[in-house]
Amino acid sequence: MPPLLTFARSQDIREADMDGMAALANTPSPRTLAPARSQPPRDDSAGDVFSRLGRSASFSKDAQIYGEGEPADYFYKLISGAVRTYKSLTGGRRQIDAFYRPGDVFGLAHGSEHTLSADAVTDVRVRLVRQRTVEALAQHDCELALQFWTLTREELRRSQGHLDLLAKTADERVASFLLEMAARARSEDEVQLSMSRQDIADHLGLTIETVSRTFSRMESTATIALPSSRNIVLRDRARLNRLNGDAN
Amino acid sequence: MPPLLTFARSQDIREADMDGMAALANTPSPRTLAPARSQPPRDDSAGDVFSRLGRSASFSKDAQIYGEGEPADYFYKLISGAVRTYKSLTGGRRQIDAFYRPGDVFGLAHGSEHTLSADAVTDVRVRLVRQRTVEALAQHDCELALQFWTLTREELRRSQGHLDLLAKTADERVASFLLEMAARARSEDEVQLSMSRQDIADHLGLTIETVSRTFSRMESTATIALPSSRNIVLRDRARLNRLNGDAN
DNA sequence: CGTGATCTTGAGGGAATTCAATGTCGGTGG
DNA sequence: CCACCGACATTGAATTCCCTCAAGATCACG
Repeated sequence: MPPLLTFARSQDIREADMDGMAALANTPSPRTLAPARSQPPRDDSAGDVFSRLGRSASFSKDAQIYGEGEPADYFYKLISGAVRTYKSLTGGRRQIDAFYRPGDVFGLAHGSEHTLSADAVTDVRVRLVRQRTVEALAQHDCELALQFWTLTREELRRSQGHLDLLAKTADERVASFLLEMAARARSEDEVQLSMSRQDIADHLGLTIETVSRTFSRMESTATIALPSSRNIVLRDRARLNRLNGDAN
Repeated sequence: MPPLLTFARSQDIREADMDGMAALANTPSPRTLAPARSQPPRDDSAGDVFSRLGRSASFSKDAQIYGEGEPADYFYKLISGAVRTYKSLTGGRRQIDAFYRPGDVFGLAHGSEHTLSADAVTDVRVRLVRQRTVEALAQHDCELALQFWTLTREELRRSQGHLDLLAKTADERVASFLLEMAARARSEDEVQLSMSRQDIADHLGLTIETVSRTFSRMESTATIALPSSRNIVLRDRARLNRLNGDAN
């Protein structure tokens, strides 16, 4: 069951303190057509904390943002790009817990030490605030405490959803993945994948070959279309939903 | 991959408002010998909320405490017995997210609707408080907000830990499970399982047969002993740790 | 256009599931 | 007390789904 990971990790991390704060902080670059799926209001005042007190940092593709076991000092809000959090397993295997998109906050689970690693799927810009700062402020700012509690609850729900996913068959996992990615994208049925097949495989607990084969099979049954390997069109949502568990 | 679930659900739920509050609220009945493993201080003042504002309820073995899709009104604190939370999948399959023991708080992930079901593994006593009450109080009681935030973070870490588990082989999963159960018990190397093989299987994403076979194999290699099917003795922690991922 | 990285496709094998019995334990009534 | 029963657990044999190994195909980039 163990997929291998073969990753070149470019280590150049550029940091830029206190630049372009409010301006970019919450602009997920509205793109093309299609009415946006109900997105939660990402612009709560927890975002404010990142703008007011945070600093910015940039990471280039495949650079590590933090690693397991390191002291966990910060909460992160993703401004642009994509991030994956994961745990390294024995034998070079890797379990990717989540992919994050602009507007998402990550690193919420961590106590004094990181239990996960995070790195940049693409070039990335984040804003970060010290956990201690937030915790200290939250002692007297209930609003803030509630916001972070809420963010953490959402993250917990997401994590639990992912658990169910790993109890499913390969087809079901891939279907779930596609539907989730589509739900997060603005475009109705077109999904732009920022991550590799290896990333997807490590997220779904499958091998790269199984993911690829499943995509191919779905294409041959007209469930999806694959204009290019990282561009997927959902052609038969009904079937995907059925696979996903909307009553079999 | 789909294990079937065959469960008789006795539906008699006895509720008892406002009885035996403080007395039982935080007494995990200290048992036998052996120095307790470092237990987190379960007696934080979030527990107070359950004592002060909550009410009690009892559920008999296999009774449902709440179900997916129902409105989520309460947070729960387990007083006695054991609880499992799970998601039902297609084909009668089930993914158990967690088992809870006395002192644990559960139901933290839920927003307006339950995303998981919970039911009683054994006869159970809980205290419950309205989510709305806690949320309302937390608006002006930062202490409280922080405590629930912290509880939620711990739950998130646990959930993420479970994710890794599901990426492992059957042997590794069972080893992880045993070590976790042992860590939560007071006794050093003796584990009393309150749940069935089916529960364990659904927790680990395996079938009942695979769990059973794995136990048997571990017994034959003197890794564990099985005085009875629900009573397991860890005889070779080193080996279990190795399986679990302490460097293979 | 070569060269490497990524993705796809094929063939074979292995780990866990499925199907099917058998074994064990706790309770209940003869 | 012991035979019987049902629920739960174990064990065995066959199958299946996914992984592993191994080639190709495609794409990006110099």
